[in-house]
Amino acid sequence: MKATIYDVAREAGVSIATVSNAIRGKGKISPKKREEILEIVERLQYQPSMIASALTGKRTYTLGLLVPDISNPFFGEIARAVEERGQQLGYSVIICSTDNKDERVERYISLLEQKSVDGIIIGTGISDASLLERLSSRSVPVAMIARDLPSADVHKVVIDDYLGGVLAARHLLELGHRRFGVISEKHNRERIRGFCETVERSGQALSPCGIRIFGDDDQIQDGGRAAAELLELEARPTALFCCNDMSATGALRAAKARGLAVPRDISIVSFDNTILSEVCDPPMTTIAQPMEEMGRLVVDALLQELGDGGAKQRFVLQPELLVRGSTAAFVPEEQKNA
Amino acid sequence: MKATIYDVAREAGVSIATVSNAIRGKGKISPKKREEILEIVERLQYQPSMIASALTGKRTYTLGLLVPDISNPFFGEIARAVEERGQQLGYSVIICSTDNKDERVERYISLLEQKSVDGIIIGTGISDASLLERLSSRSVPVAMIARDLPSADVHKVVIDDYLGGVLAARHLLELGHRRFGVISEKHNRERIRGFCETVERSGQALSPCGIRIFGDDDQIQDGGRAAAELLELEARPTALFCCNDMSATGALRAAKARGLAVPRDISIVSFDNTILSEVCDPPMTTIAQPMEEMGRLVVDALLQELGDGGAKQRFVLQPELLVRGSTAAFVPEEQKNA
DNA sequence: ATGAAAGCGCTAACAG
DNA sequence: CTGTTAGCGCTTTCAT
Repeated sequence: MKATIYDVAREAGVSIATVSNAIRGKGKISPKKREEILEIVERLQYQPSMIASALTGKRTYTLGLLVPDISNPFFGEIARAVEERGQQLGYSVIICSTDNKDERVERYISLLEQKSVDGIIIGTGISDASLLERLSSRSVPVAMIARDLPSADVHKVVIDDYLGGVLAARHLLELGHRRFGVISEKHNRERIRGFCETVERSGQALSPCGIRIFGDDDQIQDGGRAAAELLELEARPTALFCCNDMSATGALRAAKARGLAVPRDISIVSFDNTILSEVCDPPMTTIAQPMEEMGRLVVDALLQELGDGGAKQRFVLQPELLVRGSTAAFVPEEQKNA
Repeated sequence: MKATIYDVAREAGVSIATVSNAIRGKGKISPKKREEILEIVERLQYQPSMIASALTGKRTYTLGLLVPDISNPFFGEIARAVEERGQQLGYSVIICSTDNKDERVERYISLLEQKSVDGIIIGTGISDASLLERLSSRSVPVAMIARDLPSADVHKVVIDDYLGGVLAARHLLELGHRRFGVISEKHNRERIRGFCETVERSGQALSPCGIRIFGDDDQIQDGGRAAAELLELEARPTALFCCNDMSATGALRAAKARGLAVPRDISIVSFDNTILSEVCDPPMTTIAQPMEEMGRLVVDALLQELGDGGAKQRFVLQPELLVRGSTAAFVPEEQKNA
């Protein structure tokens, strides 16, 4: 059996209260007794039971993290960042892959509540807004990362999606592109808006000649399909803006399959800057999200709430354009053979 | 405050024991009372506290999963599989990214013990064998996945690494290749052995003209560097065998950087079949690991031990050759222009 | 400076 | 069938 605080107390000839204090450096104990106790703790390999101390009303030092899929590189990196910061602060994190299914979200949240986690971080889609309401009215602090839900009064860490779209559009416009295609998941409206408004405002470009929205089952495939459609257009786009790396790799493949060279015949800008944008060929020009910082911030916001219970914060981080090999200056067909 | 079992009992005019029984369908209760109680549970939104029930000596229904890095696609997929199976069986999983550092392994294990997890799944490297010994002598059941450590007497789920090497070699030999390069992490000796022995045994091929072993910091970069070295050899290999997808993408890039076309000038076989092997160009021929099945099996083995405490099992799964675009028949230089 | 005792919320005998 | 009673291992007043 594992040693308990009683074993230590008996061995040391003191009360359990004293042992507890000695270990946690609380209260006042004579340095000598303290030494003795610590030594016995060591010898008995005593490790306080966190579940017992949690029951006493303290924290569980555990956080729940909801994401669509932990095996999706973007969320894998988010998870890593969250885990890292949690670790530093003494918290562990339970992963919950929801597949963006409300039913799974609900089940996981209920589970996390029963486990009395100290906080829940939501990085997954929630179509039923009332679900989140019910949740935030509960006892567990909640924070959202990478996804926004305006109606929810919780801490949020997001990037400026609109700006991300703007950055992508500007880059492409500067390269001389004038005909664009947009490929996006349905929940990335802001990225699209930023992109389209910038294009329109430039005055010199046609508004995107095609926008394709897809679901979230197989993003690579959906992105490829969407790209294939756009590339069949009579006046086909010379540049594509994809709302994430997954769909962009699909689009990249589709372009190649159609015999188009990237970036020679068509430029592609993706979003996220996960490892996927790095390994594809050409490496993808992308709008990078600061995933590490995002992870750190949600954890901090969440844990801070435990302390002061203060107002909900909303962090909006800046995405950055990362130019790699999938974009190039537009060259009219006529001039290509020159 | 959240409702407790006492609130329900009071409201229902019964004892807490009856409530407990009613909820868990244990003992004998009159159907009528049972109904009543369940109704009140519903109304009060009562959710049993898992930490309280855990303290009573029951399980915590929580598992710990140690991997080098959750943001590495391979481990992301393993984690997803473990999570999935855990979920089905009522368990949640805590992620622990170790970066393959013994110090982090130790810290995480200690933490998991304090949290009284019901089991620990190890999918990370452990250089200090005694660490694992100490661990398995503890109270917590342990299982290993994707990594083997012969000295450890715990459940294991691995693939036949040797066979994986054999499969890769056979494929390449059949394609007519005779000069090979091998790129591997240091802990993948079996894959290398399978590959090399098959090559040698074929009689018709030179033994691998170069083997490069690298660390585990930046696998893409290391893989690229290793490949670059091999490709500079005077009699350079016409085919490369990389021990995982990460290093293979690095090798792929290095080959291209050197002006070599894949698979025209050089073939590459990778290992794992993560999303990386799918998105690179050309898509990578790879030795696929059944990650989902592996995840399912470790969880099952671990939880079964909780029941019978029986003998340690060792599952060895079969890897499979997945031919994609990075391998092609060897064609001598002379004939290429034909 | 230290100890006694009262819970935290629940499960598991054991009585009735 | 249902209630009483002991803990589980720890933290926290409140005395001493």
